[in-house]
Amino acid sequence: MKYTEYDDYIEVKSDGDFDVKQTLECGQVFRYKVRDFGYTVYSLSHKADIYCQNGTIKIYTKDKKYFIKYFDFCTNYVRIKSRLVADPILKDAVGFGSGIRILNSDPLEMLIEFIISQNNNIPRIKGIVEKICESYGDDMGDYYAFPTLEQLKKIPLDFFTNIKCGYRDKYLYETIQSLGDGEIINNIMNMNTADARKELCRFKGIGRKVADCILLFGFHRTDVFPTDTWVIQAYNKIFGTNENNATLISTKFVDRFGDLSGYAQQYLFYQMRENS
DNA sequence: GGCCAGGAAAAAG
DNA sequence: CTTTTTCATGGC
Repeated sequence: MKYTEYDDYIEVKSDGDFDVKQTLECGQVFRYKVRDFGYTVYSLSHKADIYCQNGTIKIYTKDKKYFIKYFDFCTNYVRIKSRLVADPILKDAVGFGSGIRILNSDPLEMLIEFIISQNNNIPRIKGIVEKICESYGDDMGDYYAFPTLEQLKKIPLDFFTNIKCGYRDKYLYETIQSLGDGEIINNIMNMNTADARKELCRFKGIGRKVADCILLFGFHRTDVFPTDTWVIQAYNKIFGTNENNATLISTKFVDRFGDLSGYAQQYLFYQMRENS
């Protein structure tokens, strides 16, 4: 794909390696809206309106640099896909989700949102995140930013209870209060993936699966394979097994795909979900 | 009414 | 150490 920066938008010509619907609706982001012209996506305090019409994509935003990084335009997905498509168990999935890109979302935002995601459904997750932004994020005019760490730390437990977070209310409150001044997240950036996962799992409400989602989507670690119910289904379908140990399945997939695990996971996950 | 939703914590075996 | 149960909430 190639992109050109204009005054107030970025024009993208995809080589089949950027599909906005696939990228936003494959479960890696919760703050976006479907529009008649395409999509609006929010990340931290930034916003982009994405116009999609027959192959050409225009991204209108005040933060072009931010979204060029956000949409991972500097990574060559044609090369990644050519390596993954050679694996017979991924051939169909790569073809099906060939326009998926893994976003560079903010680590703190992902940490909060994926705690909310556990045993929950996407419409509810989106609603809860929106309420948090409306009440504690900066007013950006026609939308609200995701709260900063300072703002998050001011949220009382009652708020999470009242917006119907369910039993996750305590996880959110306790984890936010234990985040310090952000030095923990900065330290995680410099750790190897195994240590980073251990550190994330020390927070209340973060287990292996949520940690791997945060690592992949927030820290862009592609040597993880988040394994949820959909991935378990995909695994058993591929190998004709009846395995239900998520950790075992995750480990096997990482052994198979190595540094491309995160990409492989997104292709498999998206295909499994869309075709069920 | 039971089941499920991108699971994790706590209890039990 | 491994397996099972519990945990809010809402949509179906």
